[in-house]
Amino acid sequence: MKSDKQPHSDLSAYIADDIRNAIVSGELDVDQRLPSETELAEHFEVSRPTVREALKRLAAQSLIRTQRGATGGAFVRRLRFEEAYDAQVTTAALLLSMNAVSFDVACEARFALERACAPLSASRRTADHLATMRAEIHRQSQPGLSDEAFCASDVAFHRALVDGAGNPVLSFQLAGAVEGMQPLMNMITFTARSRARIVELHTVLADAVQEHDGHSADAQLAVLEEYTRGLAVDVMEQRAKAVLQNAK
Amino acid sequence: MKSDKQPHSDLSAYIADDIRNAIVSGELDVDQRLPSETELAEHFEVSRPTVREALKRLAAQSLIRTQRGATGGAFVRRLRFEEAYDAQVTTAALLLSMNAVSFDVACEARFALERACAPLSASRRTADHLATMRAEIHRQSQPGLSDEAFCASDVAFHRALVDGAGNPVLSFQLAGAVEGMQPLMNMITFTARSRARIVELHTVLADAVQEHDGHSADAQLAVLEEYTRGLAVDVMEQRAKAVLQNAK
DNA sequence: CCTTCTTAAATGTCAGACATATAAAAGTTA
DNA sequence: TAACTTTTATATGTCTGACATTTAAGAAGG
Repeated sequence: MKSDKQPHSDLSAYIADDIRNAIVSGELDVDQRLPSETELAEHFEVSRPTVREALKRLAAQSLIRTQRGATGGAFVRRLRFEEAYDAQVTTAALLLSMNAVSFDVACEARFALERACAPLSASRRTADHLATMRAEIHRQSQPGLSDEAFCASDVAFHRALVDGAGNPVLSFQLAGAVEGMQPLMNMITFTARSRARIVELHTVLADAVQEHDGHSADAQLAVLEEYTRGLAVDVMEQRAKAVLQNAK
Repeated sequence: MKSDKQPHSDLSAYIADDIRNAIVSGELDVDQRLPSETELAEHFEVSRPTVREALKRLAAQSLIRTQRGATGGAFVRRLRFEEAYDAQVTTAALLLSMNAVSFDVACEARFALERACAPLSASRRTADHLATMRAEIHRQSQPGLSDEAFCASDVAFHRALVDGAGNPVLSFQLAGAVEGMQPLMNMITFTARSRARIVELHTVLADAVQEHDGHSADAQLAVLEEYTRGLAVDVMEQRAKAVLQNAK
């Protein structure tokens, strides 16, 4: 942490950057306590509110946690995979919704990455992962399910598949690709026939994973990708028709 | 944006959550202006500094930007892929460094994901991507290169490969897996012989991409993964030996 | 020795003020 | 009228000082 001269605007951003660098570079260890707000204010020659704004920035990135009381203060926080999941999913969803990413592009990325996990998952999945997949398949075949609930179950199914690889780094990366895409998937309306088809594909996929057949699992995902894209195309066409109808 | 009752601590976190939900749910559109700090303070029945802390949290997550002056204020920000890259890389690097992830696990995830991109890149890469890969290979064969510079070039090479797939979602996801792993890669010391081997593998990989041979590219990445893991094992053994030596 | 009270240190919150940037409105001049 | 200048209003950026609240550690008392 050093206090160089800087442009006299957005002091809190500058200070946050400075402390962030110290954390990322390892200059500050996990659970290490930062100086108190008053001390930081003196060090950076700013007021306490400005320091606080900087600290809130870091807190928003899960880089620090704060504790009140006598021995309190701001501490470098150990970033855990579970917490990073959420941020990952939110970021991915926002990226997709704010950047006019086509369904095809998102779908391609998602299935490409998921297929990378499939062989690993097929060889390492526990009984637990398989049970989760079966349970979600069962849920998906229930008749009264809303489209959103069907999508959520779909995500849970695929997440179990990914988690089956037993690699937390993979699971983390895939969180964005699979769960972040859910809002896009929610635009699809699933007919009884398409649901039946998806359940069928999921079942074959689960069978492949059960038999530790990575190659087959990969192939099934390819089929599922194609089918999903087809569904999206249908939705788009129907929507285009509706627009034409309204224009008359 | 609604102001329910909440536990009377960390007001700024609560307010930030509230506004974040409004943005993520699409209730607030891109480039839409938020109420002024004073208005938000009145709405949430808190003071302006508290509102500001909340806004700084959102700014740290690139959800808003602020503008000074008469028509200024806080505006919902369009999250772009390029900006999300950085956060992704930082997060991934922190996750790896703070969670005792083994080199093997990180390496497996990275190459699994990269291999998912290889076929797409082989079929779609532009001349530009290929030229970047060749240029980085050339740099890697320069004798005076430091280990860090060699690693950086390695990352640039692989990034060009990933970008060749022409899918921004894939590139974004891979940023974490490839670039976020750089600190781990930097721990490896590259001998002249291992550098020569890597350059050789990179060359064959580039050849495969040039010939639009996705299958061969995938296979080369598998070879590269195995070789990289071997290098890491060597480093670990040498380090273990050094520790033993010091213990005597 | 255990319990209770006090105290100090830290974050959380507030109020009011001033500084500064910026665009629009008002005024001025050729 | 048109172009330039000045004023003004509104917003964020920052500072000062204060009080509230939480918490652990020390002091006091049984």
